[in-house]
Amino acid sequence: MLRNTATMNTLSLKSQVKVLLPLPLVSPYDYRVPENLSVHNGDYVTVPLGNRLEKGVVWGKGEYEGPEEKLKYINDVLDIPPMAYEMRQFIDWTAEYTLSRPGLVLRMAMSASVEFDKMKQQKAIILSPGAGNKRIRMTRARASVLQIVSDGKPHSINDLASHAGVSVGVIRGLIEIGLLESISVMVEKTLDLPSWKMPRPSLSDQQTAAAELLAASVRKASTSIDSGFVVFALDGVTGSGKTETYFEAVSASLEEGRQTLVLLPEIALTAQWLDRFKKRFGALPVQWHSNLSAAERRSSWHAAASGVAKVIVGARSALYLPFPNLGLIVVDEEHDVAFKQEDGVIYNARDMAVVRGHIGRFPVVLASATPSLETITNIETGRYKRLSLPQRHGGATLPTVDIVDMRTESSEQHSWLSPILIEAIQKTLVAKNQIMLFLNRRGYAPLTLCRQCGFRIYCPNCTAWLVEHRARARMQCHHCGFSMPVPQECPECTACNSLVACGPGTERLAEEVREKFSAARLAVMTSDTVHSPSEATKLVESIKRRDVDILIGTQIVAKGYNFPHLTLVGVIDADLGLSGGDLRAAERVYQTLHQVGGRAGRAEKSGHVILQTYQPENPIMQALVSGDRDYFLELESQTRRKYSMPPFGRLVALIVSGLEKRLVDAAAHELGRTCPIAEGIAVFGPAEAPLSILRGRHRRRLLLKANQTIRVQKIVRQWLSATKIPRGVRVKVDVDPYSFM
DNA sequence: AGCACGCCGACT
DNA sequence: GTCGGCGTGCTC
Repeated sequence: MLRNTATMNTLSLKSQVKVLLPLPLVSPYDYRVPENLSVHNGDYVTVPLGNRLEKGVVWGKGEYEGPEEKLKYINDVLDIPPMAYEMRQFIDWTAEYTLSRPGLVLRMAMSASVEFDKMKQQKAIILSPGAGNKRIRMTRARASVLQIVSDGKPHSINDLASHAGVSVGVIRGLIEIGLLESISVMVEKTLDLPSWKMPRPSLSDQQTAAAELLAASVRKASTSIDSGFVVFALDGVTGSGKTETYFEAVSASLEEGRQTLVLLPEIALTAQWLDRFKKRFGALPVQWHSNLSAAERRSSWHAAASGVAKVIVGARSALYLPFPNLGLIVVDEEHDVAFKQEDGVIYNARDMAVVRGHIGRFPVVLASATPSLETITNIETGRYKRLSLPQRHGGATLPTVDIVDMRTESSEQHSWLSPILIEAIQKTLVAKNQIMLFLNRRGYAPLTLCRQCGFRIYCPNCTAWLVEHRARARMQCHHCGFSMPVPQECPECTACNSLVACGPGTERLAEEVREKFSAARLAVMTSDTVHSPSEATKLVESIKRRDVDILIGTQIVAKGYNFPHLTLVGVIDADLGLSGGDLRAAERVYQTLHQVGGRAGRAEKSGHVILQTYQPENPIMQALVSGDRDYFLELESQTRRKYSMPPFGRLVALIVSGLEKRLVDAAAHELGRTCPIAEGIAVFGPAEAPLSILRGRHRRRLLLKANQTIRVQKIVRQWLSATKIPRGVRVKVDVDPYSFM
C-alpha cells in the first residue's frame, strides 16, 4: 500500500517523540504526542506499553518508521520537574560505557518513581471562593474553623479539626454547605536548609589554601561561561582535616545556590559525617542510601529532583539522582572499592562522578588519605589537580608502626596474638587507653574440617567454605546467605567430635582476648553485630565514653571513626587479602592497613600500630613502617605499567554463568572462539571463575585486555553480537573490573 | 520488567 | 474434559 510520505514526515518530526522506559529494553520507544498535550524533552510521562501504563522520560525526537498503527499516544505528562539535559546525557553515556541498556540506567535515576503516584497529592481544605456571599447558621465550632481558614492557606482536614478544637464532622458539614472546599495540593515537606552563613571554623594555613582553591573553582563554575569542570585530588593524611576543607567548597556551592552531592563509600559512615555537617551548616543534608524507608526514599528523591535539597549525601547510587542544578560532587574515601557497583548496571561511582562533572561543567573533589593508583596517575598526567594536606590537624603526630614477624615470633597453639602484641595490649590497658584489634574476617573460623577424613564443609550453592558463626550456632555462606546448624558429626564420615575450626575469625579472636584479658571490657564491631548506622553510632559513642577497653573489628572499624583514647592498633593478619589473583590486592591491603592504623592516636596521645605478618619484607609492610606511601605507589605503578595493567591498560571482564555446567562451558568456549583479534588487544580465558559456582550458577570468566587508546566498548559490543549465547546462559560485562572472583 | 501465549501433566 | 506449571517472546 502506498503512503503519503509527506504526511509521514510531518508526523515523525512534529508529533512523535522517543520515550525511555526504566526497563531492560534495547532502546527508547516512540510515541505520538496528543494535540492537547505539550511535551518536551526530559518530561516524565506515562505511556501505554502492552496492556499497561509505564512511566518514562521523553528522550528526543521520534523516528519510528514501522507500521503507523503500532504507534501509541502518550498518556499523560507528570507534574514533576523535567529531567535535565545533562542528566539524560549522563544516562546515555553510562549505558554506552558500561554496555548496559539505557533503560536500566534510567531505572537507577527513577528508583523512587514507582511511587510517584502515591506521593503526588493530598487533600486539603480551603475557604471557598464564593464563601463571602453565603449565609449560614454560625456556631462557635464553625466560627473557629473559619477563623483558621481565613488565612487563605490550605490545611489538612485533621490538623484543621484539632487546631479549631472541633470534630471533622463540622468541617465536612461546611464543605457540604459550600463554604469550604476540598482541594488537592502537592505536599512539599519543608526542609531545613543548610546555610553557608554559619561561622567558619578555624582552619590551618594548608587547609585554608586548599579550601580557597576549591571554593574559587566552585564559584567560577557558576559564573563563567567556560566549563568549570576540574578534578581535585584532595590528598591528606588521616586527621589532616579533609572534611573541613571540602566543606568550604560545599559552602561556596550553597552560596551560589547550586546543589552539592557528597558520596561516601558506606552508609555506616554517614552518622558521624552528618554530625560534623550539621555543626558546620546548621542543618542536615538530604540522605540517600539503600536503607531508607519507602517514604524517606520518596521524599529524598523529590527533594533532589526538584532542586529543593541543596546538599545530598549518599552511597554510590545517589550519583544517579536526577539533580536539576548540580554544581559540585565530592567523593570521600575515593580509593574505596565500595564505589564499584557489582551487579545490575556495573559502574564505578568515583569514575562516573568525574564524567558527571564533565557533562555538568562543574568541579569534582576526590578525597583520600590513600589515593588510588588511578587517581595518582591522573595527577601525574595533569588530568587531576592535587591538593595536599600533609600534616595532622592540631599537631597530632602519625602513629609509629612496628612489624611482628610471625615466622619467628611463634605464638602458642591456637593463639592469634603474638607475645609482643600481648605485651603491648597489657601496657595499654595499664595506661587506661584503648586498643583496637583488626581482623577482616567475620565469624568464628573461616574453615571447618574433619580431622578423621579431611572433609571440608562447603556451601551447597557456592564454591566456598561455610563459616562457623558460633554466636548463632550456625554455619554460614558469606556469598549466598546459605546457613545451616553446626553439625555434630562429620557430614562425610559421620565421625563424632571430629570437626575442627581452622584459622581465626573475629568471634574466635574475641574468645582469646576474653581468656587472656578477662578484666578488660570488650566490644566486637562487625556487620554481624552492627546492623544500622544508628547501632554503629551507639557503639561508637560507648567507645568514646571509654566504656570499652578493647575493640575487635572487621573493615567497618577501619573507616572514618575517631576515638581519642585509642592508642594501640593490632592487625592480627596483615597479609589477609594478598593471595588470589587480584591485580589491586597490594594496593587494597595497603589502603586498608593504612586506614586502620590511622585510628591510633588521633588526639594528643601518640599512637602505636603493630602488624602481625608472615611477609615482613613485603613492600606494603615496609611502606607502612616507614610511612613512605609514595615509594610503595611508585613500585606498584611500575609493576602495573610493565604488564599494561590498569591504569596503564584497559580491562573488560566477561562473566558467563548459568545453571547448567555444560551450556555455560559451551557458551564460554564459543566466546573464546569468536574473540576479537587485533593489535593492542588480548583475550584470556575462558577459565573457571575462582568462585566457580555461585548461588548454584556455574561461572566462567574471560578477560579482555587492551591498550589505553582502544575503544573497548565498540569491540566488546561487536564480539557479543557475533556470538550465539544459548538460552539459560547469561553473559555479564564488567568494564574496568575490580573483582576477579 | 510484566504479561500473554503456548504447550504438556494432574485434577474437579 | 479443564486448571496451571513456567519457557519464550514482545512491548513503540
